[in-house]
Amino acid sequence: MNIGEAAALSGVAPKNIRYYESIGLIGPAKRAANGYRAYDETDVRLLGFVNRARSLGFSVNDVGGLLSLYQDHGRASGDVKKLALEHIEDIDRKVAELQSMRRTLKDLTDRCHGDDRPDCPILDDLAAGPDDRPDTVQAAE
Amino acid sequence: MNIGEAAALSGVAPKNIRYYESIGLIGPAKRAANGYRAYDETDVRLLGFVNRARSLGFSVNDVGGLLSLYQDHGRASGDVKKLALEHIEDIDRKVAELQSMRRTLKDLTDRCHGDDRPDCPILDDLAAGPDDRPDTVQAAE
DNA sequence: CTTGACGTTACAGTAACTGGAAGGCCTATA
DNA sequence: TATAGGCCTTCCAGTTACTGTAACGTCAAG
Repeated sequence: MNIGEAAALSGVAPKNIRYYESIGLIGPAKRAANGYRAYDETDVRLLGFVNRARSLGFSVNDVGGLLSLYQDHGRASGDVKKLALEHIEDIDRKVAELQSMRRTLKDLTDRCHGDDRPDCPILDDLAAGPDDRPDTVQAAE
Repeated sequence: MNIGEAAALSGVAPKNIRYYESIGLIGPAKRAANGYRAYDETDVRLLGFVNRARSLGFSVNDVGGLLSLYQDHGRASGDVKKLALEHIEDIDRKVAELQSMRRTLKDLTDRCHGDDRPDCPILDDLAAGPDDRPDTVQAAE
């Protein structure tokens, strides 16, 4: 099958399939007589693997590691689990950071009346930094 | 003061100050006789503003918008609040996405014994997709 | 007078694509 | 048979927000 069909079946856009090939994440595709890339079900399965791993937030680099483990039938499941657990920790760090930003922004927007008047505690805080407003309620969680 | 001191006071690295200047986020700095960039307290305050906005996750583009509002004394606080609220929604979307990834990964790692044996439900799932394992428990929240 | 810290510019590289140009191939229809 | 369209090819540029490096100028201290 051509790249378009492989893309539709695997969920990876043609452009990205070529990109993954160009960076060596997946091997070079076989070619039909006309020079078009030719894929079979095995290739589609592999592309689907890449797609699912990427959508779980694994970096392209990580996916490379997962692919070698996937293709190595003697691999230890502990290696895979380790990668996945590290990735969970990454996610937890990102979530914590985002939630911290969110708390600050929520606090700021709650204190901003948000009408036509120019007074705006959001800008005031950004200009001065929270340290310059010691009267602010720093609610504990 | 030189760029190094302005950097230390504002929390923005010298390299990033030059970068922000190069993309026009901040205006070109005055120059001392020797060609060095020269900053005063007003500049430092502005850099600090940029720094705090960036650390709250506003894009450089957003910061540009906030800066114009900051420097426009007739602006409406509603404009600022709108930007901030949109940003909170962005954050909420990102957190939801990350938490969805985390749930899937946690489910996978819980089912992976993670020892020297090659069997690994993580790789199996990535290879086949969750749809091919209809016996999996899809816990409600 | 040299050393080291600091400053300057300019260019390349990062992650992971995305868009676009310019052209080749394939099939169907008028 | 001509042509229209849709898919395929390669290659290059742009995106975001920096970061690294090179090659150079300047300044203060010992």
